[in-house]
Amino acid sequence: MVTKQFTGSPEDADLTRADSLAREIFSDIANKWALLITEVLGDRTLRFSELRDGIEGISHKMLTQNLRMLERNGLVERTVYPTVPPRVEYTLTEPGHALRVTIDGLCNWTHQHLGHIEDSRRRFEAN
Amino acid sequence: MVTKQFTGSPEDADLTRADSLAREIFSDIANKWALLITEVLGDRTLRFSELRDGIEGISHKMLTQNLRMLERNGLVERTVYPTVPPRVEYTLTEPGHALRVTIDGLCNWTHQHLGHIEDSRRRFEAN
DNA sequence: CAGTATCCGTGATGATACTG
DNA sequence: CAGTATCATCACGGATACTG
Repeated sequence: MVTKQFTGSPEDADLTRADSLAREIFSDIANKWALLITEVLGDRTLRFSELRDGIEGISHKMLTQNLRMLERNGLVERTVYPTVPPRVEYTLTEPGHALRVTIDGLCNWTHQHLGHIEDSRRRFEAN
Repeated sequence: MVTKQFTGSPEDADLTRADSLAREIFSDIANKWALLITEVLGDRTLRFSELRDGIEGISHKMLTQNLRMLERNGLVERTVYPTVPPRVEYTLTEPGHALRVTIDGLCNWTHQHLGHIEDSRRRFEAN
């Protein structure tokens, strides 16, 4: 688990190592830009500029940064066509697709609970 | 969708309104502390201090802040017992539980792909 | 077009102290 | 114990300019 606790057992050296890795990955992935990029990619193959246009509000820098991170973690495959001007395409790998499925769940959850959340916010503001 | 595009159709006024709300909620939820708090709560009822101890690395302030946000969005219910010293308990609401299910998916994904990711990172570092 | 580098403001975060 | 408030810092993120 990402939330595993320290137990003091002999295997803890490995357990905590795997856990800190899991936490690190979790921290990488659990940010809105990474999740949105993965979601927008879906099963398409998109160019850098298409991604930028497809994700409202993302800056050039954030897109580059997150794409590198996703590539480093093996969620996104980057293909460079040595033409001029250059053409670079991004697509999800198998692990990337698997992740996307869970993100779909998150998106669905959001839409299913829009009403609940709006209501709750109103009640909360009203103290 | 959280990633819905503007289409120019007549219902867009509402569509974009719902979308911006969805994006806002998505941005609230899609951060590691909110996700970790939700995951750690699970189906337990925990006190503030228990949550703090259960989530490694979270600061007092971040915990308070995220708990308020989760409460505002109706994912967490906060119960205050007017004793002295005060006792405050947190538990997931129904929408909170639904969200947690998808987060479980994220955690499972992380653990299933630990190996893949480590390998990918090594390959990436090696250029 | 895609990417890197740089500058720079500001918002997130942690530490600390204080209250009920 | 739980929570708020304040302050200082620093990394995040945006804008811009430059390169291949």
